[in-house]
Amino acid sequence: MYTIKEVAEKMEVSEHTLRFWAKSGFFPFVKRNENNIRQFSDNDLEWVRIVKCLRSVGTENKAIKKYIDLCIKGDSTIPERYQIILDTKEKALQQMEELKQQLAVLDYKENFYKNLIKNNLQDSWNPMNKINLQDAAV
Amino acid sequence: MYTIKEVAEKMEVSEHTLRFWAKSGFFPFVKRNENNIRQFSDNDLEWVRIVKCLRSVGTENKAIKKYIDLCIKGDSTIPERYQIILDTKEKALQQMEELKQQLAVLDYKENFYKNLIKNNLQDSWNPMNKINLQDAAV
DNA sequence: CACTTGACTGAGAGTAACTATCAGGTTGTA
DNA sequence: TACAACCTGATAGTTACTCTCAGTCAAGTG
Repeated sequence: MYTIKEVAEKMEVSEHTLRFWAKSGFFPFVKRNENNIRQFSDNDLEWVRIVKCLRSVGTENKAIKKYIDLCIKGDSTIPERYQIILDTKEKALQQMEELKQQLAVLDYKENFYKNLIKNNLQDSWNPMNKINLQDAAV
Repeated sequence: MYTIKEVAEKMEVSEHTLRFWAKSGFFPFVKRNENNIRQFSDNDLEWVRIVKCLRSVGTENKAIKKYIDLCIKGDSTIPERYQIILDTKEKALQQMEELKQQLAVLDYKENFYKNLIKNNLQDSWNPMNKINLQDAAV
């Protein structure tokens, strides 16, 4: 059993966000002790894990709530939940592609600047060294 | 030369967002025609491209503005800009790692549900088929 | 010439998902 | 008795849009 602080550390989510998510109904099975303190079980951590996963792939909280509600509803919703996971995976793969593309842009820029710097150092004695430097290049 | 609409289509950024970015000072060199209509040059598209890139990697608009201002300032800021690109790349690579991890979670879930579905179908005649189904599994 | 289209402007409200701050309350331990 | 760690509710702030209204201007078409 874990306190909210321990969960925050373990799962790398702020306490604040965990409470926010709890309030949003994302952790319906977290028990409280006699002092009303949340006691996360290992199974509850799984819920945190999947919520964190869905969020980090950009799933809206509304949609997460729907998924959570399907989980609560029980086994009859398994095919639907399976489909959500597949769709989410698809989305994540697209994000991967997008990220790769943007990394290519950054690689290009890196080289661009690298060359500018190299030429500038080599030719700094040369009044013509500005010849390759576009003015106001991004 | 491109109108804002053409840029929006070409770069897959909404017109609204382009105007928002323009207002934020991200495209300082876009010319206007005699009717005050923005005319994006190919070089301006480069600015759109880098802004889009930085944004999609989570760079804040404030930080983007700083980068843009460095560009405007001219060649003396090249090393600083180079460093920003390197840092941004680092950030993007971290995001890549995070995404990979979350994809692993999703893969796990996919298999989890796949098995549930398979077993459920196979054993649906069997009153014991619930034995492997945790109640309220995420 | 009216009309539509596409561009522009500014102001202002709405949105998501936190994030932070305040204020106040309980409990267990040093 | 002070403190740390948990709780609550309310409220405000943040970011980066996103949307809506309201009004202007210029070019092209029937």
